[in-house]
Amino acid sequence: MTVRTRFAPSPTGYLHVGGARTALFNWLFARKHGGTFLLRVEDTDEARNTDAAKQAIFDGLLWLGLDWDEGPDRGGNHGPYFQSERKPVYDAWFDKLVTAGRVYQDDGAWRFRFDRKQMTMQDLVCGEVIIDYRDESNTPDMVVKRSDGSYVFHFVNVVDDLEMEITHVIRGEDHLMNTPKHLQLIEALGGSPPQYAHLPLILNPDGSKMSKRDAGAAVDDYPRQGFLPGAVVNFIALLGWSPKTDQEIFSLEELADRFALENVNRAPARFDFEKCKWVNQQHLVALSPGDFSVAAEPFVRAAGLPVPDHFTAVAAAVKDKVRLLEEVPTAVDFLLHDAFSYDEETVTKARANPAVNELLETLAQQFDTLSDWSGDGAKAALNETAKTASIKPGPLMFALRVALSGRAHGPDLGEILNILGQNRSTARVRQFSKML
RNA sequence: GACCCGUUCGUCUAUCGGUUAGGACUCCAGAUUUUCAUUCUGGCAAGAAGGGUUCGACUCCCUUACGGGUCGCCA
Repeated sequence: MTVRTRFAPSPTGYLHVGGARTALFNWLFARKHGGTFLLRVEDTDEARNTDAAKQAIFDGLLWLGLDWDEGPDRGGNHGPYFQSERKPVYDAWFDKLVTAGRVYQDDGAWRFRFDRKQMTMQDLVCGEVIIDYRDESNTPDMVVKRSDGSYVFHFVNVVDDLEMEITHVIRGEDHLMNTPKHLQLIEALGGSPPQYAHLPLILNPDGSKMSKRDAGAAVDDYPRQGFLPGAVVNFIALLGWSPKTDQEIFSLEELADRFALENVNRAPARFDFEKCKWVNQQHLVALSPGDFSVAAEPFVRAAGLPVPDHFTAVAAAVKDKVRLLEEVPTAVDFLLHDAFSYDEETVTKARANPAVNELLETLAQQFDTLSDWSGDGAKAALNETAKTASIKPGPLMFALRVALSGRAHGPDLGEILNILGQNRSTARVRQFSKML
């Protein structure tokens, strides 16, 4: 049996991290077992569907790297993949229910008559779950076809899973109580049920339900802030699933390799944005300087900063220091143009030592005389200058950093000197000397 | 309210009947460093409560509490 999983979003809003994780687990499970992952759009609610939402979901999945084997823009033998285009299919299956005498009319709508018995299901995550359908007050017969002739979610969802030969339904825990309904429908339709796995939901840091406007909820916010798709996927995979090792940083391929539904937790997990950023940092560190540069460039351009030929070197100087790509522009602006600003507090701190202040012009002159400029050479000149004046090189180093960057922290001083070059470095030292 | 799922450091988790209950994020301290950061080392911090079962329970059972989910002609 070939594994076939699906992600079936309804295009009524943006892709939510919860939905993204559901899609991810379906994708991972399919990849792990050499199966097929398909995307089906449940657009039966015409009033709430929008093209923008549909596009946002596609874009979000693609950005995360969760490509589908069958579905919109990709085709397949089980289409169409938009429920709005499948009316004839549903009509045919609905007739089976009528023929079998399992539906009856009520106010113009058609209700499905449940078999009044105890329902037992084997959930791949929750284990055995028993729900008693003998109690009619708790489980009233459900509407499957509305009075306007359209079909409700439960019906189309089940029919499509049958038609598309879905073997494993991996979905949010909010569907757990729907499962016996689906099982009954499948039974009445004469189909064989897929295996189910219900994922616990993702909660806010305070334990409340995560909704659209909560931080971290919308997937399209992540690329804007400078998260790498691999990092987001890595982080949400660890929310409710454990690889059973101490390793925390994984590529999509590694995740697919290790994924197992048995290792999905039963308890809902809270979303920790701090850790999500840490994971992103780990992925940024793992990038090559070239790849990091390519990823960072759009953020620098968006900030209105110039992008020179040697931008890769500039980006590399801060690669291991940022957690989000959106931090890059402010981290490198002094390396890209002369119009950067000096941090007042830091300047005051740098001015504290008069002996150092007096040496700045001397240092500039030393820089002038260097015939073969390099960060190391410049540092050596600084050490010489300090030694001659009988002061420690440390404070002078700090003053130099402030003169060059306007702030107290940043990349290695040698790297800064290399990137800035002799003329710019010397000019900044001189300018800073005059500021004092 | 009824029904279902759950409950290990603040958070994500490992351990699945016998462990000093392990790792990671955060936080704190120390080291390194030209300052900050990074990095490294160390530290703080947990089995919801009460009953069983057992030689022995975080691990199994029951009860309570708490959290989440579901009870639509939404999906």
